[in-house]
Amino acid sequence: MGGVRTALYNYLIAKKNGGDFILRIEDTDSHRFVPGAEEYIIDSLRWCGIVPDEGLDADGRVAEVADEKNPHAPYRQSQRRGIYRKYAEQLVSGGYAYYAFDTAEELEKERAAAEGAGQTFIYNASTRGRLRNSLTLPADEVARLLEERTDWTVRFKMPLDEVVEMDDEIRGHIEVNTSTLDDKVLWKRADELPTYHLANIVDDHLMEVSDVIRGEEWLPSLPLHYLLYRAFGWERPKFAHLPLLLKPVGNGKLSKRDGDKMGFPVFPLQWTAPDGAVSRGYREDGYFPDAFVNLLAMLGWNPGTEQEIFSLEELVQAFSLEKVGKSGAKFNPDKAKWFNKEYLRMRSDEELAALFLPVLEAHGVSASEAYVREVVALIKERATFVADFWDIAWYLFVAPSEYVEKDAAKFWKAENVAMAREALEATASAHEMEEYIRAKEWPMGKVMNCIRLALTGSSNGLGIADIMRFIGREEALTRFRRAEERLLS
RNA sequence: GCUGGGUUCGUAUAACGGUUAGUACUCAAGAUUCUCAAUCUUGCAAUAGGAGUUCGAUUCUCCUACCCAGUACCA
Repeated sequence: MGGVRTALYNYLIAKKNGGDFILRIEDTDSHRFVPGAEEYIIDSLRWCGIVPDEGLDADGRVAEVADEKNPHAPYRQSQRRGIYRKYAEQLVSGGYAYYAFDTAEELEKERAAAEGAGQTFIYNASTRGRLRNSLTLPADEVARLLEERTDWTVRFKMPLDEVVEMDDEIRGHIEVNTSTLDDKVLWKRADELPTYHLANIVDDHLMEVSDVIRGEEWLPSLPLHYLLYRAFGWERPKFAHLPLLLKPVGNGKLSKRDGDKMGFPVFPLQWTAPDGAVSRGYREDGYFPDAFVNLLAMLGWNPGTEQEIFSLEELVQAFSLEKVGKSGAKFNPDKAKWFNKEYLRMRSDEELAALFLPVLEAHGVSASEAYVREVVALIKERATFVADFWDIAWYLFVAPSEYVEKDAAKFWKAENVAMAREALEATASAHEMEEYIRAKEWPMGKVMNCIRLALTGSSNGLGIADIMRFIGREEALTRFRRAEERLLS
């Protein structure tokens, strides 16, 4: 959900400003490759109607070859491997970065030692002078190590005691002293891949990205990114850091476990993890994509008016970063359902009937499209999801086979049954029947509920007139007689 | 711990120094009805705490508290 919302906000800003929304796959961590994840992202965006202007080829796959539509291909960072090394080296020769030869074990030892002393190890100006890198080692040894070893990295040389002044489109002015920051790894010799920080800045520059809108978890990295743009001498894009999506109860950010626990989806589409674990999706739960997009848009943003229902096109018009909040938004599953309910009401009877038809088939029921359309017209205001239709109106398609005991005990009494039978048999329509009951001054509630019990198996549900309009007088009589056989024996 | 960010009804949010602090969801009550929904009406419910600036602070400043994020050769 969080990822889709971020994509959505990016899309909206791009469209609002007449720009392009670029999809780029940031897969620079070779150890965290998840099969199917990339296809899942593309499918999810497509379902939401968030179509990238750039980054996908004609087949809807991540573009690998440059053409008119995708001038910056490839869009997978793992396939851009060759690009990054020279930029890393450019930083080294400019004095903005250096080669580091510390092994993972050595760094681990440093961290353990610092922790033992009640401190945190930080790789920056305070420690780099005594560590193994191209700033402390003689040039010839550096050259030798670069040649011999395959586990060195390029680290950013974080300036000492400098205040970086930044501007965030959502949070405004932010200042950070560089002495609190560390010398981040920018490039790894081991797999010849950059880390996020380098790849992101290089690609954003190469792809002419003007607006970076991402999650708040990136805010602590913003000073580094500012410094990288400065070191390269590149114009930097505008930055906006979105508030996080929080779990409905308690503290912390929304995780897939919250959804499982509280019974709502956290994924747009159903997702099967490599270990086989299945996470439910909004699509599979019966949400309409436009409802999903709408509810996501309202999580952290408001239009400044009291309008709550927005199509994607309306969002493009109304959206702005100034109206995005600064604090994390707790997700409210009830409100999510409300959105879907509103969207269900806006759907045409034809469309809803088409969605309901397969459900009926699954229940072994066949009905005409016209009949189903009328049923849907009657019941759609009572439903939140298409899946609710069957529970609401199944008895318009099949006769009840059992009766709710509690309701039968309350309404299936001899005197009620006698009145109900007479009313049913003596009249030709529900309207006539109602007048008949009224004329006789019988208790309307008792008689009607008695009939409803026979027609639906319970005393809850649609109005008798509506039910009889659909199933017809003959079927009503049949059901009533069957109830008499079963309940009075 | 350190650094950064955040804090208005239970939840999402409005009010960009002056309002009886509004709206939506949820919940409750009433109306309606043959029941249940739906619908309509009403109601419950908030500026984290403390200083300061000001004629006046939800709004500006500072302190405290709490929450979140980051603190990886992950993104």
